[in-house]
Amino acid sequence: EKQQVQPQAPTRPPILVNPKQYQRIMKRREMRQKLEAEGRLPAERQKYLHESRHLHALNRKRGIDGRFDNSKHEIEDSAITTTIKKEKRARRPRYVPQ
Amino acid sequence: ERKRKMNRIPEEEMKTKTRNMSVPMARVKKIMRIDDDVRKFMISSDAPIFMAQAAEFFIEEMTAMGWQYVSEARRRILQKTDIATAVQSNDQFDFLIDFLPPKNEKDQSSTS
Amino acid sequence: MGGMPPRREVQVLLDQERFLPIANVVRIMKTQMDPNAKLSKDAKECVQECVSEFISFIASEASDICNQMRRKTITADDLLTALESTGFDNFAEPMRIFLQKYRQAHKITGPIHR
DNA sequence: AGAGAGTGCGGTGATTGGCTCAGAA
DNA sequence: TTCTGAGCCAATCACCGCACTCTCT
Repeated sequence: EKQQVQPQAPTRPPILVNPKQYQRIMKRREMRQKLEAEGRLPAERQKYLHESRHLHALNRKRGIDGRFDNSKHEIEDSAITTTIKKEKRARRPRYVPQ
Repeated sequence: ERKRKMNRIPEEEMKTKTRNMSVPMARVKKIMRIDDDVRKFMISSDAPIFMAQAAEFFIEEMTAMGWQYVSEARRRILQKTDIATAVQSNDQFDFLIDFLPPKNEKDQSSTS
Repeated sequence: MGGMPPRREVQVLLDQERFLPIANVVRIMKTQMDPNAKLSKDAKECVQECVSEFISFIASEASDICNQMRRKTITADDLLTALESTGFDNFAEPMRIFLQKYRQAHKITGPIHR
């Protein structure tokens, strides 16, 4: 009733799969191997998707707690004000398990 | 259950379903067209909508099945192992065989 | 200066081409969980990859159905048939209702713009 | 005629990392 | 107990949806 599928790693025993899916599984495997042979499949995941968004995240204003800043934009005033702001933002009450 | 969920959707919402889809149809279509066999055909305009909805159901199904193991173990974090266990427990997910680590639970009894 | 720049590796698939946006996937996943529960990065990415294979898997089956019917366009009905023939019977029923409602909403009245 | 691929144009939500402690181990 | 790793915040910009033209049957 169930169909045997050879696993991709040849050292493991065959696996029994849903017979309704067997043919499609093999065809998809074939397709993926073809893609891999063409070098179209990346080996690993990217650290981030877009360079511009990565840089944007790095340049954004952050609170002391590491979050992206909540306050409106602050003027760059060098003379009169030291950093009065940037106090630790009140954390939202976290879920406390019983 | 899911059937009921579909019947509850008002017709007015169905007209605007396109923009209300929880996954972008353009992306769904792109993914479909990665497969060369699929690329040989044209894709009708209702196919991506259909597929986007099916994909949403699929995500819900996988997650719900994985969640029960989290719930039973009284954990708070859904992990990959929970998804893997769920996938192994239902032969609908057999097609994912190459995408999950072979979860070695006890012995795999073999029958021909 | 010469010839064209030897083909860049612009032919390799980027993650944003082969996967659905992770935030969308996570949003859907959280609907099936306790609101206070958490989600490991591994689980997110795993489901993200699995749903992409699901899409390709069903689409591939549908393309075969289409080929047998000597038709040139993959329709939602082909996808529905593909769901049934690959054992997703529980998906097929609600999806048929979805399709019916969608088509009915688009036939009776003209486009509703906003 | 009708249906889908291709293109371009706004409008917008997904992407994104440092700090903290929830919680897996 | 130890100490890894997930949630939290929201501004930019890549991409989604839509309108349009062109091709094909």
